[in-house]
Amino acid sequence: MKGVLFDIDYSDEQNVIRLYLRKTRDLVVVNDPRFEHYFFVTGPNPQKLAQLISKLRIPSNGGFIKPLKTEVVERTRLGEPTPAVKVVLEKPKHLQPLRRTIRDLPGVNAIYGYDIPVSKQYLIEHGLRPMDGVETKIDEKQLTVLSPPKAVELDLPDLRVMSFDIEVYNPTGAPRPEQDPVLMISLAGNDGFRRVLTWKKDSPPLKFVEVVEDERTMIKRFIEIIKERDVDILLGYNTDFFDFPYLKDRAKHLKLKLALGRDESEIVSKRRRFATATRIRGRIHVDVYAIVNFLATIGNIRLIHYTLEDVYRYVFGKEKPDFEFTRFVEAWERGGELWKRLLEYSLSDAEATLELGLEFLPLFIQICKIVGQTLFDVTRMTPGQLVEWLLVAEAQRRGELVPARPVGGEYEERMEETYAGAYVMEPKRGMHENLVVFDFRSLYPSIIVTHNIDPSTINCKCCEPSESTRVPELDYHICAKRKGFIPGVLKKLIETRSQLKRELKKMKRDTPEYTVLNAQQWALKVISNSFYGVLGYPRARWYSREAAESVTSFGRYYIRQSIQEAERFGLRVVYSDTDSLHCTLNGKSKKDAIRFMEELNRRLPGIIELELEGFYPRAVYVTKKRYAMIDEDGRITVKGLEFVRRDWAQIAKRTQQAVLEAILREGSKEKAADIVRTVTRRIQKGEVDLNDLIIYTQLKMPIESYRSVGPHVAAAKRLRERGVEVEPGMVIGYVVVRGSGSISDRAIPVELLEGRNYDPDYYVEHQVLPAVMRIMEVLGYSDESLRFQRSRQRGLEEFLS
DNA sequence: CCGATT
DNA sequence: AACGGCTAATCGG
Repeated sequence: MKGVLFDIDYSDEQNVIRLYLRKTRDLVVVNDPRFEHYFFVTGPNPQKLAQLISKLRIPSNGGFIKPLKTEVVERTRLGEPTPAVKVVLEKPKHLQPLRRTIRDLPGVNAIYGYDIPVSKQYLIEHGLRPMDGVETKIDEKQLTVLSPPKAVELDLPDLRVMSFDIEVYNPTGAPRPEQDPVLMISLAGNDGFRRVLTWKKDSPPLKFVEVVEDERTMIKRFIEIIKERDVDILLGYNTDFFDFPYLKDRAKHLKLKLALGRDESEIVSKRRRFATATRIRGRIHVDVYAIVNFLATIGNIRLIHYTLEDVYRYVFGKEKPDFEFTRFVEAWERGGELWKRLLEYSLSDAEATLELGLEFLPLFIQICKIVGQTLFDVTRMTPGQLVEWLLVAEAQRRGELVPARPVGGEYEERMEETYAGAYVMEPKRGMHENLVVFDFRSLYPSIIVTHNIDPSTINCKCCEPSESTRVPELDYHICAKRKGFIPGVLKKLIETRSQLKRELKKMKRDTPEYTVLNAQQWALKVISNSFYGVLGYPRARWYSREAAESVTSFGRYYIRQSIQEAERFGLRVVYSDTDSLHCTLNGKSKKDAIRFMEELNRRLPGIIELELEGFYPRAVYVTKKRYAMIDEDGRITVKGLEFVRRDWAQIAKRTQQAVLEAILREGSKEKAADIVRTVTRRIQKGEVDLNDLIIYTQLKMPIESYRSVGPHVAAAKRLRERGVEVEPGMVIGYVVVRGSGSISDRAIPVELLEGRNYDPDYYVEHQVLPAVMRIMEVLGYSDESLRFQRSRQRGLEEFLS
C-alpha cells in the first residue's frame, strides 16, 4: 500500500502505532503492532550492563515490568565511537519506570533518547516524512503492517480544508461555559462551502444561515457537517485556547460528545506548556493563531495586536468586517440589523481564517517534510523545536546518540553562562544622502558552516590551536579534522535552498509548482536561521555556549573587517548592526560600490558572502537600532522608532511617521514643524479621538510581583478592583487623564474611562514631542531654545518657530 | 538626582 | 521550548 502519511499516533489500548494514509480520495488507517520503542544506556562495561538490565524485574500491578530485549550496539557521542546498550521496551508505558531504575544502577554513565515519544521515534527510525509518501505491505483484512514502512516521494492529493469559528453569549464580558451558550458556529471550506449555524428563530433569511432548534442541535449539526464533508484539515483562530475548550465545556453541559474524529472519536485536549492543544483523530486541527505566533517570532509578521482583523489586514492588505464583542448580547436580544451584522461578521471570521490558513499551509507542509514531524505538531512548535527535531532525526540516521534535554540543576547552570553577542556601531547621527546598504547573507548559518562550529569541534583534543583554527578574541580553537554534526546538517539545508532558488528563477510565478518550491525554500530558510539560537539556548539538547559564543565572535570579526575595508575603499560607513553595513557613497558611484562588494567577496572564506541590500537616496540615523530610510522607489523603512511599538499612543506614532515622511520624501523640516503644530493644537483643544491616545503594555507577571508600579500595573490594579480578572500575558490599554499625582496615579484602563478627559499636557510633552524631537534633534534642532521641558507653552512656540 | 525596573 | 544588544520611560529612595 502506498499513500501520503497524513498523521501518526500511538494507541495505548491496542499497543499499536497507527499510520493515517491519505489516498487519492480517502483516508486509510493501518496499524503497526511490530514497532520497537527503545532507549540507550552507556557505561564503562556495556556487556555487563546489558546483562544487568536484561535481568531487571520491576513489580507493577501484580506483574512485572521488564525489558523486551537488550543488546550492545555501536553508536557515537559527539562524534566519538561509544558502545551503548539498546534497551527495547515491551510497552511505551514501561519507559519511565525502567529508566528510573536503570538510572540508579551501578556502572551507568548516561541514558539517551528516553525523552522521545514513541510515534516520533517511529517516524525517525523509519525515515518517514509526514505529508510525503509511505509504502508498506499490509494485511488487507486486518489493515496491519507486514513490512517496515518505507519513505517514498508522493504528491499530496487535494485536501479538504474547513475553518470554523464560534460566537458566545457574554453578558459579563468573559463568557462562563456553565451558563453562557454558544450562539452561532460559522464554517468556510476551500470548496466554497459557507454556513452559519444558529438557533435564533427570527434570524434573517440569508443564504448561508441555517437555523436549528437549539444550541444542542447546533453543535450536533456542526459535527455532522464536518463528517459529511469529510474534512481533512480543520482550521480555527485561537481555537486551541478558546473555541475548542469552550465547545468541550458546553458539550459536557449539554451531555453531548464532541465526536469530530473520522472514526467518530471525541476530541482530545492535551495541556502543553502554555496552551492546550486539541487533537481530532483522522483530521488535523490547525490553529492559525499558533502559525501567526510563529511567524511573529521569526519576524515575518510584525504587529501591535495579533487579532484576526489586524493579521488579515497585514497579510492581505484588505479589511474584513469587525464587530464589538461587547455588543454580542445586544445583537442576540434585539435581533434585526445588528444580529444580521453579527451573522455576517462571524462568517467573515471563518473566511479570513480559511484564507490565512491556505496562505501558510504550504510553508508548514514543507516544514513537515524537512523536520519529519506531523503537521499538527509543527504548526505548534517554536523555531528551536523544529531545529531540534530535525537534528534528532539526523542524529539517528548517523548513529549519533541524542543528548537529553537538561533538567533542573544543569539548566540553571547553563542559564548563568551568558556571552557577548553582535557588534552594533554608534551611528553617525543625522541625515545622510546617497547611501548603499550591504548585508551578509545568512551570516550566522554561513559562519557555522564555513568554520565548522559544533559542540563536538570546539576545543577538540585532536588539534592544536593555530592561526587557522583559532576563534577571534576567544581562547578557543576548532577541529580541523572532523566535520561537525550541526554544520553538516546545516550545509545540506543551505545547499538545497540555493538549488531551489536557482530553479525558482526560471519558473513562472503564480503556478502551483512555484508555490510549492517557494514554500520549500522558505521553510529551509526559517529552519537554517534558527540553528544559532539553539546553540545558545540553555534548554536545547545540543546547547554549547562555546559554540554560540564562537559564532557571534566570528560575526563581530567579519563585520568589523568589512567596515575597515569599506572605509579603505572610500565609502563612508555611517552605521552597522550585526550583519549590515550602511555607507554613504561619498563621491563613489553605484558601480564602484558593487565593485567593492565583489572584491571583498573574493576574499571572504567559504560561503560567507556580502550582498547588496539596496541604494537609498536619503536616511536619518537617530541612535543605535533607530533609523529610517527611503529607497529609490519612495518606500520608507523605519527601524526601532516609536511607530512600530505598542507602548506608545497612536497619535505619537502617526505624528512621528508624518514627520519622517516630510523629511525623507521632501527634505522639508518646515513641513514637519507644520505637522507637529497642527497635532499639538488638536491635542490641546481636546479634539483627539480616545482610541489614538491608548497606550498598550503587556503584563509580564502577576501584579503582586511588581516591585515598581508602572502606569500599566497601576491601570491593571484598577481593573482588578472592578472585578476583572487580571493575568500575566494580558495587554493592558490605558489613557492618562487630567488630575494630580504621578502618571501611574492617572493611568486609567480604557474599560473604565467613562467619559473622563485625557491630559493634553501629558500627550504633548510625553508622547508627541519626545517622539518627533528625537528626529528633529539630530537634524539640528537640538538647540536649548527648542527644548520643551522648560516653560511648556514657550518651549513649544519656540520649537515651532 | 540617579539607580533600578520595566 | 531561540540568541544578545540596545534605548527609553518611569518609579522611588
